[in-house]
Amino acid sequence: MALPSSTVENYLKAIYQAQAAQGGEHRLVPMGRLAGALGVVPGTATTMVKTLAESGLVDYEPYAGVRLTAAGEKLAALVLRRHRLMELFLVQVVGMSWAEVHDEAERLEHAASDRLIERIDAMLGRPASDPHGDPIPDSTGSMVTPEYQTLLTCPLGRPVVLTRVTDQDAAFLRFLESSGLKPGQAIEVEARNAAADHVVVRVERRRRIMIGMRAAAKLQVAPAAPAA
Amino acid sequence: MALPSSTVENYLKAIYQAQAAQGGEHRLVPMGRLAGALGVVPGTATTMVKTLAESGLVDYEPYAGVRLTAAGEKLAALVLRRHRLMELFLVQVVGMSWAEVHDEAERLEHAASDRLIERIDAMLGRPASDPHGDPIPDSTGSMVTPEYQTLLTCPLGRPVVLTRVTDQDAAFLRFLESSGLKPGQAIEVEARNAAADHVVVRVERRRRIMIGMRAAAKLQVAPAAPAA
DNA sequence: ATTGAAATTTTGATAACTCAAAATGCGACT
DNA sequence: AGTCGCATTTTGAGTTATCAAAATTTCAAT
Repeated sequence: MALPSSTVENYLKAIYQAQAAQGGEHRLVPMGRLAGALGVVPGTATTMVKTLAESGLVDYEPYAGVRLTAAGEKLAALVLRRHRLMELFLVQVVGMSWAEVHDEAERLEHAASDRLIERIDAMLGRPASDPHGDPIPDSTGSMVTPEYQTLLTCPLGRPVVLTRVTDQDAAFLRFLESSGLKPGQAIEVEARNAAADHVVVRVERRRRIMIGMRAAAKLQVAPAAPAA
Repeated sequence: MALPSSTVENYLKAIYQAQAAQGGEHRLVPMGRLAGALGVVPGTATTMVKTLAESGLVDYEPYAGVRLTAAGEKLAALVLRRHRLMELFLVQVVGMSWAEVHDEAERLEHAASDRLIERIDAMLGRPASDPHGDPIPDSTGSMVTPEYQTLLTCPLGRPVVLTRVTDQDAAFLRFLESSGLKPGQAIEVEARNAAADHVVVRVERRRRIMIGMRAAAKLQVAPAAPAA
Protein backbone atom coordinates (compact mmCIF):
# COMPACT_ATOMS: atom_id res chain seq x y z
CA MET A 1 0.00 0.00 0.00
CA ALA A 2 1.21 3.47 -0.86
CA LEU A 3 2.10 5.97 1.82
CA PRO A 4 -0.95 7.80 3.07
CA SER A 5 -1.16 11.39 1.88
CA SER A 6 -1.04 14.00 4.57
CA THR A 7 -4.75 14.54 4.02
CA VAL A 8 -5.43 10.92 4.87
CA GLU A 9 -3.17 11.19 7.90
CA ASN A 10 -5.10 14.22 9.07
CA TYR A 11 -8.45 12.49 8.69
CA LEU A 12 -7.25 9.47 10.64
CA LYS A 13 -5.80 11.64 13.36
CA ALA A 14 -8.99 13.68 13.63
CA ILE A 15 -11.14 10.56 13.83
CA TYR A 16 -8.84 9.12 16.46
CA GLN A 17 -8.99 12.23 18.57
CA ALA A 18 -12.72 12.60 18.16
CA GLN A 19 -13.23 9.02 19.26
CA ALA A 20 -11.01 9.61 22.27
CA ALA A 21 -12.84 12.82 23.12
CA GLN A 22 -16.13 10.96 23.00
CA GLY A 23 -14.82 8.47 25.46
CA GLY A 24 -16.13 5.40 23.70
CA GLU A 25 -13.48 3.53 21.77
CA HIS A 26 -16.10 2.03 19.52
CA ARG A 27 -18.49 4.92 19.29
CA LEU A 28 -19.05 6.39 15.86
CA VAL A 29 -17.85 9.90 15.08
CA PRO A 30 -20.56 11.86 13.28
CA MET A 31 -19.61 13.52 10.01
CA GLY A 32 -20.42 17.00 11.18
CA ARG A 33 -17.99 16.74 14.05
CA LEU A 34 -15.26 15.34 11.86
CA ALA A 35 -15.78 17.98 9.19
CA GLY A 36 -15.67 20.67 11.86
CA ALA A 37 -12.42 19.35 13.31
CA LEU A 38 -10.80 19.34 9.89
CA GLY A 39 -12.19 22.65 8.71
CA VAL A 40 -13.96 21.23 5.67
CA VAL A 41 -17.63 21.18 4.73
CA PRO A 42 -19.55 18.04 5.69
CA GLY A 43 -19.90 16.83 2.12
CA THR A 44 -16.14 16.74 1.74
CA ALA A 45 -15.77 14.63 4.86
CA THR A 46 -18.39 12.18 3.62
CA THR A 47 -16.59 11.74 0.32
CA MET A 48 -13.19 11.30 1.89
CA VAL A 49 -14.45 8.91 4.54
CA LYS A 50 -15.90 6.70 1.86
CA THR A 51 -12.53 6.34 0.23
CA LEU A 52 -10.90 5.68 3.61
CA ALA A 53 -13.48 2.94 4.12
CA GLU A 54 -12.52 1.41 0.78
CA SER A 55 -8.91 1.33 1.95
CA GLY A 56 -9.96 -0.53 5.07
CA LEU A 57 -8.83 2.22 7.41
CA VAL A 58 -12.25 3.07 8.82
CA ASP A 59 -15.67 1.56 9.21
CA TYR A 60 -18.30 3.84 7.78
CA GLU A 61 -21.98 3.66 8.55
CA PRO A 62 -23.98 6.05 6.38
CA TYR A 63 -25.87 8.66 8.36
CA ALA A 64 -24.32 7.33 11.55
CA GLY A 65 -20.61 8.10 11.40
CA VAL A 66 -17.08 6.66 11.18
CA ARG A 67 -14.82 4.66 13.41
CA LEU A 68 -11.22 3.55 12.88
CA THR A 69 -10.44 -0.04 12.06
CA ALA A 70 -7.43 -1.67 13.72
CA ALA A 71 -5.31 -0.68 10.70
CA GLY A 72 -6.58 2.89 10.79
CA GLU A 73 -6.01 3.14 14.49
CA LYS A 74 -2.42 2.03 14.18
CA LEU A 75 -1.75 4.54 11.44
CA ALA A 76 -3.42 7.29 13.45
CA ALA A 77 -1.34 6.43 16.50
CA LEU A 78 1.84 6.68 14.45
CA VAL A 79 0.82 10.12 13.22
CA LEU A 80 0.17 11.14 16.79
CA ARG A 81 3.56 9.73 17.73
CA ARG A 82 5.28 11.86 15.12
CA HIS A 83 3.32 14.90 16.18
CA ARG A 84 4.02 14.56 19.88
CA LEU A 85 7.67 13.65 19.57
CA MET A 86 8.08 16.61 17.25
CA GLU A 87 6.45 18.95 19.74
CA LEU A 88 8.62 17.77 22.58
CA PHE A 89 11.69 18.04 20.38
CA LEU A 90 10.86 21.58 19.36
CA VAL A 91 10.45 22.59 23.00
CA GLN A 92 13.36 20.73 24.54
CA VAL A 93 15.97 20.87 21.82
CA VAL A 94 15.07 23.82 19.64
CA GLY A 95 13.82 25.94 22.52
CA MET A 96 10.51 26.96 21.05
CA SER A 97 7.72 27.89 23.37
CA TRP A 98 5.02 25.56 24.51
CA ALA A 99 2.35 27.65 22.87
CA GLU A 100 3.84 27.81 19.41
CA VAL A 101 4.90 24.26 18.70
CA HIS A 102 1.51 22.82 17.88
CA ASP A 103 1.08 24.37 14.44
CA GLU A 104 4.70 23.73 13.59
CA ALA A 105 4.41 20.05 14.50
CA GLU A 106 1.15 19.90 12.59
CA ARG A 107 3.11 20.44 9.41
CA LEU A 108 6.35 18.68 10.25
CA GLU A 109 4.61 15.47 11.30
CA HIS A 110 3.84 14.73 7.66
CA ALA A 111 7.34 15.42 6.41
CA ALA A 112 9.49 13.67 8.99
CA SER A 113 10.79 10.22 8.07
CA ASP A 114 10.61 7.26 10.42
CA ARG A 115 14.35 7.51 10.65
CA LEU A 116 14.24 11.08 11.90
CA ILE A 117 11.48 10.29 14.36
CA GLU A 118 13.46 7.36 15.71
CA ARG A 119 16.51 9.59 16.22
CA ILE A 120 14.45 12.18 18.00
CA ASP A 121 12.85 9.54 20.20
CA ALA A 122 16.26 8.18 21.16
CA MET A 123 17.66 11.65 21.68
CA LEU A 124 14.87 12.56 24.08
CA GLY A 125 15.25 9.30 25.99
CA ARG A 126 12.07 7.59 24.79
CA PRO A 127 9.76 10.04 26.51
CA ALA A 128 6.31 8.94 27.64
CA SER A 129 4.54 12.21 27.03
CA ASP A 130 4.78 15.47 25.13
CA PRO A 131 4.88 19.03 26.53
CA HIS A 132 1.13 19.01 27.05
CA GLY A 133 1.26 15.72 28.92
CA ASP A 134 -0.29 13.81 26.03
CA PRO A 135 1.05 10.26 25.94
CA ILE A 136 3.36 9.31 23.06
CA PRO A 137 2.59 6.04 21.26
CA ASP A 138 5.56 3.73 20.75
CA SER A 139 6.80 2.77 17.30
CA THR A 140 4.29 -0.06 17.05
CA GLY A 141 1.46 2.38 17.58
CA SER A 142 0.51 1.28 21.05
CA MET A 143 0.02 3.81 23.78
CA VAL A 144 -0.94 3.79 27.42
CA THR A 145 -3.33 6.55 28.33
CA PRO A 146 -3.33 7.06 32.07
CA GLU A 147 -6.67 8.14 33.48
CA TYR A 148 -6.32 11.34 35.37
CA GLN A 149 -8.67 13.45 37.40
CA THR A 150 -9.26 17.05 36.46
CA LEU A 151 -9.31 20.23 38.48
CA LEU A 152 -13.07 19.70 38.67
CA THR A 153 -12.93 16.21 40.13
CA CYS A 154 -9.79 16.00 42.23
CA PRO A 155 -9.93 16.30 46.01
CA LEU A 156 -9.76 19.80 47.46
CA GLY A 157 -6.84 20.97 49.50
CA ARG A 158 -4.70 18.02 48.58
CA PRO A 159 -1.33 18.44 46.79
CA VAL A 160 -1.47 17.23 43.20
CA VAL A 161 0.70 17.49 40.12
CA LEU A 162 -0.53 18.99 36.89
CA THR A 163 -0.04 16.21 34.35
CA ARG A 164 -1.91 17.03 31.18
CA VAL A 165 -3.55 19.91 29.36
CA THR A 166 -6.14 18.85 26.82
CA ASP A 167 -6.30 21.98 24.71
CA GLN A 168 -3.84 23.26 22.13
CA ASP A 169 -5.07 26.81 21.81
CA ALA A 170 -2.04 29.07 21.80
CA ALA A 171 -3.64 31.88 23.79
CA PHE A 172 -4.82 29.48 26.46
CA LEU A 173 -1.38 27.89 26.67
CA ARG A 174 0.29 31.28 26.96
CA PHE A 175 -2.04 32.11 29.82
CA LEU A 176 -1.20 28.85 31.56
CA GLU A 177 2.49 29.41 31.07
CA SER A 178 2.33 32.90 32.51
CA SER A 179 0.50 31.45 35.49
CA GLY A 180 3.10 28.77 35.99
CA LEU A 181 0.65 26.06 35.09
CA LYS A 182 2.71 23.62 33.05
CA PRO A 183 2.71 19.84 33.32
CA GLY A 184 4.92 18.74 36.18
CA GLN A 185 3.92 21.69 38.33
CA ALA A 186 2.81 20.93 41.89
CA ILE A 187 -0.51 22.61 42.63
CA GLU A 188 -3.52 22.36 44.83
CA VAL A 189 -7.20 23.06 44.26
CA GLU A 190 -8.26 25.33 47.05
CA ALA A 191 -11.92 25.78 46.26
CA ARG A 192 -14.61 25.36 43.66
CA ASN A 193 -17.54 27.65 43.20
CA ALA A 194 -20.12 26.37 40.77
CA ALA A 195 -22.23 29.49 41.01
CA ALA A 196 -19.31 31.73 40.12
CA ASP A 197 -18.17 29.13 37.57
CA HIS A 198 -14.63 29.10 38.82
CA VAL A 199 -11.97 27.03 40.51
CA VAL A 200 -9.29 28.47 42.75
CA VAL A 201 -5.87 26.96 42.28
CA ARG A 202 -2.79 27.53 44.34
CA VAL A 203 0.56 27.20 42.63
CA GLU A 204 3.60 26.33 44.71
CA ARG A 205 1.73 27.41 47.85
CA ARG A 206 2.09 30.96 46.69
CA ARG A 207 0.17 32.25 43.76
CA ARG A 208 -3.57 31.87 43.76
CA ILE A 209 -5.23 31.61 40.36
CA MET A 210 -8.87 31.57 39.34
CA ILE A 211 -9.91 29.52 36.36
CA GLY A 212 -13.30 29.11 34.75
CA MET A 213 -14.80 25.67 35.01
CA ARG A 214 -14.65 24.96 31.31
CA ALA A 215 -10.94 25.65 31.34
CA ALA A 216 -10.44 23.78 34.61
CA ALA A 217 -11.89 20.65 33.03
CA LYS A 218 -9.02 20.71 30.56
CA LEU A 219 -6.37 20.52 33.27
CA GLN A 220 -5.66 17.00 34.44
CA VAL A 221 -3.82 16.13 37.63
CA ALA A 222 -2.38 13.15 39.47
CA PRO A 223 -1.89 12.74 43.21
CA ALA A 224 1.39 14.36 44.22
CA ALA A 225 4.28 11.93 44.26
CA PRO A 226 4.89 10.66 47.77
CA ALA A 227 7.60 12.66 49.51
CA ALA A 228 10.81 10.77 48.78
CA MET B 1 0.32 36.86 -2.67
CA ALA B 2 -0.40 33.44 -1.27
CA LEU B 3 2.35 31.17 -0.07
CA PRO B 4 3.88 29.21 -2.91
CA SER B 5 2.95 25.53 -2.93
CA SER B 6 5.78 23.13 -2.41
CA THR B 7 5.53 22.28 -6.11
CA VAL B 8 6.22 25.89 -6.99
CA GLU B 9 9.08 25.97 -4.51
CA ASN B 10 10.59 22.91 -6.10
CA TYR B 11 10.36 24.34 -9.59
CA LEU B 12 12.03 27.56 -8.50
CA LYS B 13 14.76 25.70 -6.69
CA ALA B 14 15.40 23.45 -9.66
CA ILE B 15 15.59 26.39 -12.04
CA TYR B 16 17.94 28.19 -9.67
CA GLN B 17 20.24 25.23 -9.42
CA ALA B 18 20.14 24.52 -13.12
CA GLN B 19 21.06 28.15 -13.84
CA ALA B 20 23.91 27.92 -11.36
CA ALA B 21 25.10 24.63 -12.84
CA GLN B 22 25.14 26.22 -16.29
CA GLY B 23 27.35 28.94 -14.99
CA GLY B 24 25.51 31.76 -16.70
CA GLU B 25 23.26 33.70 -14.35
CA HIS B 26 21.15 34.81 -17.23
CA ARG B 27 21.29 31.76 -19.41
CA LEU B 28 18.01 30.03 -20.11
CA VAL B 29 17.34 26.59 -18.68
CA PRO B 30 15.89 24.31 -21.36
CA MET B 31 12.65 22.54 -20.53
CA GLY B 32 14.08 19.09 -20.96
CA ARG B 33 16.73 19.72 -18.34
CA LEU B 34 14.23 21.18 -15.90
CA ALA B 35 11.78 18.34 -16.41
CA GLY B 36 14.57 15.84 -15.86
CA ALA B 37 15.69 17.51 -12.65
CA LEU B 38 12.16 17.43 -11.30
CA GLY B 39 11.27 13.96 -12.49
CA VAL B 40 8.31 15.05 -14.59
CA VAL B 41 7.65 14.74 -18.30
CA PRO B 42 8.59 17.78 -20.40
CA GLY B 43 4.99 18.73 -21.12
CA THR B 44 4.32 19.08 -17.43
CA ALA B 45 7.27 21.40 -16.99
CA THR B 46 6.12 23.56 -19.90
CA THR B 47 2.66 23.93 -18.40
CA MET B 48 3.92 24.73 -14.95
CA VAL B 49 6.52 27.17 -16.18
CA LYS B 50 3.86 29.09 -18.04
CA THR B 51 1.93 29.59 -14.82
CA LEU B 52 5.12 30.60 -13.01
CA ALA B 53 5.67 33.15 -15.74
CA GLU B 54 2.16 34.52 -15.18
CA SER B 55 3.03 34.96 -11.50
CA GLY B 56 6.11 36.93 -12.46
CA LEU B 57 8.51 34.43 -10.94
CA VAL B 58 10.23 33.43 -14.16
CA ASP B 59 10.84 34.68 -17.66
CA TYR B 60 9.78 32.11 -20.20
CA GLU B 61 10.83 32.06 -23.82
CA PRO B 62 8.98 29.38 -25.78
CA TYR B 63 11.27 26.77 -27.29
CA ALA B 64 14.22 28.43 -25.59
CA GLY B 65 13.82 27.94 -21.85
CA VAL B 66 13.23 29.63 -18.48
CA ARG B 67 15.13 31.95 -16.22
CA LEU B 68 14.24 33.29 -12.78
CA THR B 69 13.12 36.87 -12.38
CA ALA B 70 14.43 38.83 -9.38
CA ALA B 71 11.32 37.82 -7.43
CA GLY B 72 11.72 34.18 -8.39
CA GLU B 73 15.36 34.23 -7.50
CA LYS B 74 14.68 35.58 -4.06
CA LEU B 75 12.05 32.95 -3.39
CA ALA B 76 14.37 30.22 -4.67
CA ALA B 77 17.16 31.47 -2.44
CA LEU B 78 14.87 31.32 0.58
CA VAL B 79 13.96 27.73 -0.24
CA LEU B 80 17.66 26.94 -0.53
CA ARG B 81 18.20 28.67 2.79
CA ARG B 82 15.61 26.49 4.47
CA HIS B 83 17.05 23.40 2.86
CA ARG B 84 20.63 24.06 3.81
CA LEU B 85 19.97 25.21 7.34
CA MET B 86 17.85 22.14 7.82
CA GLU B 87 20.63 19.88 6.56
CA LEU B 88 23.18 21.43 8.84
CA PHE B 89 20.78 21.22 11.76
CA LEU B 90 20.08 17.55 11.11
CA VAL B 91 23.79 16.81 11.06
CA GLN B 92 24.95 18.98 13.92
CA VAL B 93 22.05 18.82 16.33
CA VAL B 94 20.18 15.66 15.51
CA GLY B 95 23.28 13.69 14.65
CA MET B 96 22.17 12.31 11.33
CA SER B 97 24.78 11.37 8.79
CA TRP B 98 25.95 13.57 6.02
CA ALA B 99 24.69 11.17 3.42
CA GLU B 100 21.13 10.84 4.64
CA VAL B 101 20.07 14.40 5.35
CA HIS B 102 19.43 15.51 1.81
CA ASP B 103 16.16 13.69 1.25
CA GLU B 104 14.98 14.53 4.72
CA ALA B 105 15.66 18.22 4.22
CA GLU B 106 14.01 18.00 0.83
CA ARG B 107 10.70 17.37 2.58
CA LEU B 108 11.18 19.41 5.73
CA GLU B 109 12.12 22.56 3.81
CA HIS B 110 8.49 22.95 2.73
CA ALA B 111 7.04 22.41 6.18
CA ALA B 112 9.31 24.52 8.37
CA SER B 113 8.04 27.97 9.32
CA ASP B 114 10.18 31.08 9.09
CA ARG B 115 10.14 31.13 12.84
CA LEU B 116 11.64 27.67 13.11
CA ILE B 117 14.24 28.44 10.48
CA GLU B 118 15.22 31.60 12.32
CA ARG B 119 15.63 29.65 15.59
CA ILE B 120 17.76 27.05 13.84
CA ASP B 121 19.88 29.75 12.21
CA ALA B 122 20.46 31.41 15.58
CA MET B 123 21.13 28.10 17.28
CA LEU B 124 23.79 27.18 14.75
CA GLY B 125 25.43 30.58 15.00
CA ARG B 126 24.37 31.98 11.61
CA PRO B 127 26.44 29.50 9.66
CA ALA B 128 27.77 30.43 6.23
CA SER B 129 27.54 26.99 4.68
CA ASP B 130 25.87 23.62 5.03
CA PRO B 131 27.51 20.20 5.53
CA HIS B 132 28.34 19.99 1.83
CA GLY B 133 29.95 23.41 1.84
CA ASP B 134 27.07 24.96 -0.06
CA PRO B 135 26.61 28.59 0.97
CA ILE B 136 23.50 29.46 2.98
CA PRO B 137 21.53 32.53 1.80
CA ASP B 138 20.61 35.00 4.52
CA SER B 139 17.02 35.79 5.42
CA THR B 140 16.77 38.40 2.68
CA GLY B 141 17.72 35.78 0.10
CA SER B 142 21.16 37.09 -0.66
CA MET B 143 24.09 34.76 -0.74
CA VAL B 144 27.79 34.98 -1.41
CA THR B 145 29.09 32.12 -3.50
CA PRO B 146 32.85 31.94 -3.16
CA GLU B 147 34.61 30.73 -6.27
CA TYR B 148 36.72 27.71 -5.52
CA GLN B 149 39.08 25.62 -7.51
CA THR B 150 38.46 21.90 -7.89
CA LEU B 151 40.70 18.90 -7.50
CA LEU B 152 41.18 19.17 -11.25
CA THR B 153 42.37 22.74 -11.30
CA CYS B 154 44.18 23.36 -8.01
CA PRO B 155 47.97 23.35 -7.82
CA LEU B 156 49.65 19.99 -7.25
CA GLY B 157 51.52 19.20 -4.06
CA ARG B 158 50.17 22.23 -2.27
CA PRO B 159 48.17 21.91 0.94
CA VAL B 160 44.50 22.83 0.43
CA VAL B 161 41.27 22.50 2.35
CA LEU B 162 38.27 20.67 0.99
CA THR B 163 35.49 23.26 1.04
CA ARG B 164 32.58 22.05 -1.00
CA VAL B 165 31.11 18.93 -2.55
CA THR B 166 28.74 19.60 -5.41
CA ASP B 167 26.87 16.31 -5.49
CA GLN B 168 24.19 15.03 -3.15
CA ASP B 169 24.24 11.37 -4.12
CA ALA B 170 24.12 9.35 -0.92
CA ALA B 171 26.44 6.59 -2.13
CA PHE B 172 29.03 9.11 -3.27
CA LEU B 173 28.81 10.96 0.04
CA ARG B 174 29.21 7.73 1.99
CA PHE B 175 32.32 6.96 -0.03
CA LEU B 176 33.74 10.39 0.69
CA GLU B 177 32.96 10.08 4.36
CA SER B 178 34.65 6.70 4.60
CA SER B 179 37.67 8.25 2.91
CA GLY B 180 37.76 11.14 5.32
CA LEU B 181 36.89 13.59 2.60
CA LYS B 182 34.51 15.99 4.27
CA PRO B 183 34.50 19.78 3.98
CA GLY B 184 37.07 21.26 6.33
CA GLN B 185 39.51 18.43 5.75
CA ALA B 186 43.11 19.36 4.89
CA ILE B 187 44.25 17.53 1.78
CA GLU B 188 46.68 17.71 -1.06
CA VAL B 189 46.48 16.69 -4.69
CA GLU B 190 49.50 14.57 -5.32
CA ALA B 191 49.09 13.78 -8.98
CA ARG B 192 46.72 13.79 -11.92
CA ASN B 193 46.67 11.26 -14.68
CA ALA B 194 44.40 12.14 -17.53
CA ALA B 195 45.07 8.89 -19.35
CA ALA B 196 44.07 6.83 -16.33
CA ASP B 197 41.26 9.30 -15.66
CA HIS B 198 42.18 9.71 -12.01
CA VAL B 199 43.47 12.10 -9.40
CA VAL B 200 45.57 11.05 -6.45
CA VAL B 201 44.68 12.77 -3.21
CA ARG B 202 46.50 12.58 0.06
CA VAL B 203 44.47 13.03 3.23
CA GLU B 204 46.24 14.26 6.33
CA ARG B 205 49.58 13.29 4.80
CA ARG B 206 48.65 9.69 5.37
CA ARG B 207 45.99 8.05 3.33
CA ARG B 208 46.32 8.16 -0.43
CA ILE B 209 43.05 8.05 -2.36
CA MET B 210 42.35 7.72 -6.06
CA ILE B 211 39.35 9.44 -7.50
CA GLY B 212 38.02 9.47 -11.04
CA MET B 213 38.15 12.81 -12.77
CA ARG B 214 34.41 13.24 -13.03
CA ALA B 215 34.16 12.83 -9.27
CA ALA B 216 37.21 14.98 -8.65
CA ALA B 217 35.55 17.85 -10.48
CA LYS B 218 32.84 17.82 -7.81
CA LEU B 219 35.28 18.42 -4.98
CA GLN B 220 36.13 22.07 -4.47
CA VAL B 221 39.07 23.32 -2.46
CA ALA B 222 40.57 26.53 -1.12
CA PRO B 223 44.21 27.28 -0.36
CA ALA B 224 45.06 25.99 3.11
CA ALA B 225 44.67 28.62 5.82
CA PRO B 226 48.03 30.17 6.68
CA ALA B 227 49.63 28.47 9.69
CA ALA B 228 48.43 30.45 12.69
C1' DA C 1 -48.30 8.03 12.11
C1' DT C 2 -46.83 12.71 10.46
C1' DT C 3 -44.01 16.38 10.10
C1' DG C 4 -40.29 19.51 10.51
C1' DA C 5 -35.61 20.63 11.67
C1' DA C 6 -31.03 19.18 11.47
C1' DA C 7 -27.60 16.29 9.80
C1' DT C 8 -25.95 13.82 5.98
C1' DT C 9 -25.29 12.57 1.28
C1' DT C 10 -25.30 13.56 -3.55
C1' DT C 11 -24.36 16.20 -7.55
C1' DG C 12 -21.87 19.18 -10.41
C1' DA C 13 -17.85 22.26 -10.56
C1' DT C 14 -13.29 23.78 -9.70
C1' DA C 15 -8.19 23.99 -8.77
C1' DA C 16 -3.63 22.11 -8.89
C1' DC C 17 -0.74 18.88 -10.80
C1' DT C 18 0.28 15.22 -13.58
C1' DC C 19 0.87 11.90 -17.86
C1' DA C 20 0.51 9.99 -22.71
C1' DA C 21 0.71 10.88 -27.08
C1' DA C 22 -0.14 13.80 -31.05
C1' DA C 23 1.32 18.08 -33.19
C1' DT C 24 4.56 21.54 -33.93
C1' DG C 25 8.83 24.19 -34.22
C1' DC C 26 13.90 24.48 -34.57
C1' DG C 27 18.39 23.75 -36.05
C1' DA C 28 21.81 20.90 -38.28
C1' DC C 29 23.21 18.64 -42.37
C1' DT C 30 23.22 17.72 -46.79
C1' DA D 1 16.57 25.50 -49.65
C1' DG D 2 14.85 20.92 -48.05
C1' DT D 3 14.36 17.56 -44.71
C1' DC D 4 15.34 14.77 -40.71
C1' DG D 5 15.57 14.26 -35.91
C1' DC D 6 15.01 16.02 -31.56
C1' DA D 7 13.13 19.15 -28.25
C1' DT D 8 9.16 21.42 -27.08
C1' DT D 9 4.37 22.42 -26.89
C1' DT D 10 -0.38 21.17 -27.19
C1' DT D 11 -4.31 18.36 -26.36
C1' DG D 12 -7.14 15.40 -23.85
C1' DA D 13 -7.69 12.92 -19.86
C1' DG D 14 -6.98 11.37 -14.92
C1' DT D 15 -6.18 12.05 -9.79
C1' DT D 16 -6.90 14.11 -5.41
C1' DA D 17 -9.15 17.13 -2.64
C1' DT D 18 -12.14 20.66 -2.20
C1' DC D 19 -16.83 23.67 -2.17
C1' DA D 20 -21.77 25.13 -3.02
C1' DA D 21 -26.07 23.87 -3.11
C1' DA D 22 -29.74 20.54 -3.97
C1' DA D 23 -31.67 16.15 -2.45
C1' DT D 24 -32.28 12.86 0.97
C1' DT D 25 -32.49 10.61 5.43
C1' DT D 26 -33.08 10.50 10.33
C1' DC D 27 -35.07 11.42 14.62
C1' DA D 28 -37.69 13.71 17.88
C1' DA D 29 -41.88 16.00 18.83
C1' DT D 30 -46.32 16.24 18.09
